[in-house]
Amino acid sequence: MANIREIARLAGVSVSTVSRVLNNHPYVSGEKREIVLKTIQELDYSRNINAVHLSRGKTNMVGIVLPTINHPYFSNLLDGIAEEAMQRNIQLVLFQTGYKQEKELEALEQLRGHLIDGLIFCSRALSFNNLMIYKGFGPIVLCEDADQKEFPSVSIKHVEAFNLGLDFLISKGHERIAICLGRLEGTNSRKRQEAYTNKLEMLRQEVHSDWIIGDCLMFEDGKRVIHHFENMPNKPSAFLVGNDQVAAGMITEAINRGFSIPDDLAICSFDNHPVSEMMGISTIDIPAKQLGTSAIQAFLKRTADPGYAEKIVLPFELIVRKSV
Amino acid sequence: MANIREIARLAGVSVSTVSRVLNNHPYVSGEKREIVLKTIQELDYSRNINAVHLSRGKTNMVGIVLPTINHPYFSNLLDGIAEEAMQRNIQLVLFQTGYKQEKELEALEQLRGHLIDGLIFCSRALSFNNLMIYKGFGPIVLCEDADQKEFPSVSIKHVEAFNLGLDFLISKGHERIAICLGRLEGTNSRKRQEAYTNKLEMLRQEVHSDWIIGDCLMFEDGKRVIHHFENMPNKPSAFLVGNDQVAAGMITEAINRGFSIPDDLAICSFDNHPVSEMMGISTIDIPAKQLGTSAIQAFLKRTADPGYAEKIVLPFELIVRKSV
DNA sequence: ATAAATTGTGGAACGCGTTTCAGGTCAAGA
DNA sequence: TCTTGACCTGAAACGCGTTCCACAATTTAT
Repeated sequence: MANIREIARLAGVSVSTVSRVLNNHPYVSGEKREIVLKTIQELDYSRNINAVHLSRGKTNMVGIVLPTINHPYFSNLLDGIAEEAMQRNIQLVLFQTGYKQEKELEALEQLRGHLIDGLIFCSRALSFNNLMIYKGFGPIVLCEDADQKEFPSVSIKHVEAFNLGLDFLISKGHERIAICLGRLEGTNSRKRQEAYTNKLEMLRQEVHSDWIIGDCLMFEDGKRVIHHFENMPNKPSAFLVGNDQVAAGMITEAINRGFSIPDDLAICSFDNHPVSEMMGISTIDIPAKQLGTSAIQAFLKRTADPGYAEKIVLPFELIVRKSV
Repeated sequence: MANIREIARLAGVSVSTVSRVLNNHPYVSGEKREIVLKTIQELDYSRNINAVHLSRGKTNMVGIVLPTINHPYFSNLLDGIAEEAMQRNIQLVLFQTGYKQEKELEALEQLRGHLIDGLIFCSRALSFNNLMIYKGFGPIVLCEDADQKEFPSVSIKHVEAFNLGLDFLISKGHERIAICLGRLEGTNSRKRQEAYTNKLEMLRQEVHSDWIIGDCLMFEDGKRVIHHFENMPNKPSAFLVGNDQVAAGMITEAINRGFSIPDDLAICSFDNHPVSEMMGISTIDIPAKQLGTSAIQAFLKRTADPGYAEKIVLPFELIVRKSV
């Protein structure tokens, strides 16, 4: 396969002239431009993009770090990212890490090695200090509500949203409230647990450790929660659930086991996934796709201004349905 | 930021020696290896991955072409691809094309330009002839059941699966059957429409053109179908639906409008998404994640053997629930 | 003792495209 | 008429890492 030097040789021009034609630069005569284009076509020439990236020092590629694609929040977020990226001719390199820190570090190493121009962390297991090490290697955008001023971020106020859910359940007369979260380990998860503990204390309610359930990501996890619920000595009367899929699993299994929603068990969740409308679930609408769009915009702003570190916070909204 | 020449100069060795150390090659003395590693650490050196890709002539990156992420079949497929890729240290470059042919061509141009080592088409709008033009530029895997022997493919027999759905509805006494598809344009869609038309003719049933509904991808589309159904002069008694989300939307809206499932309207769909269990939908289980895994394996086989063009066909299974 | 193989190292070509700098010609402005 | 700017083109440096080939020393096998 031909390279630029061969094209130049056969067209009888210099490598610079060929490069000018390839890049639509001015100051190339019409005659020379045509003969170069003709030669390119005849040899079916296509330039090596690795060489272009190397010599330009930029790739127009952005890395996306997420734990899993197969989760409605992440697939919505990725959808927003991907659509905005397509509009801006940005290519996406996917890093599905499963929250493995060494995989997240690999993504950061790719940023350091100039394969990608920036990174968007949809969620992360790596510590903030680890991220700080890589701050100078290119724009890093965090899709999280964290107390930090080093990186631009896009998020909703998860703790406030969580409190809204708790307050809504309380306003409906529930005081014995359990929670289901995707994970118990992250900064945000710990904050939610704190918020939950604080609210129960306000209600003078005992905090039951078995009313804080982790590892709830999908529908099947929701079913498992109901098995757990059945065997609780002290049963809650309501659940605040991390996402609609889990809530739907819980409702499906609860009904199968003769419980009545919301009489025996009220359920409020997050996302406003279509399944929540299907199942009549009260939910807090999280604009994940719009978060994704904003993440790409934040990446571009940071690229233009390395000091840019705005925290973009999008609103959320409670949607009341039958499950509470 | 330092480059390999500077590392070599400061370590007092040649560029070759530094490269041997970076790549863990033999034939470097212990003494020289240590001084190179020390210099690398002192200067916080990291090599430019574009240069590595350029000089090696391979990137270990695979492009994934899909119309949208936010569709259960595609997100499941991508999940399978991503997990297998992570296992094999393959990086994924995402091309969310929205079925725009120019976007699909961009992905093929990236293959031709050596940015990626191969391409996996989850679905496509481009013609087969267009793909053939790019055949020699690297492995291309198709996630489709097409009559072709040029590219390896992974698929299920969609037309057989479709016929299974139709036969199931017929076995339950339905003859007035309508269909909902994601698209009406693709090769596979046309084959399904043909299969549908043939089956209705066997039943001596008239084919109503308004019983073939396209553009059904998500839950909202399903709701729209029910509006359409209400206004049909000749109503079908059953629907075979392209995916569970659409079916769920239909069921939700049908019940809201006072119809009874399956008495007034029987619904059978595809995928075996959790929502189908939630809603009690009879569905044909499509192993999308496994298709994804097989797609990466096919890519690797084709890389090793450019003549490899096996058609991998995975099984499907009817799961009977209440909606029929 | 000699030949062959292994070990160790460096120079420079190779992978390929962009950009800078220099030189020449022609046109426009002062 | 002279100066400056625009236009056109090419050589070579630059972006950066891998690999091949050559040479020398040491070890192993005959």
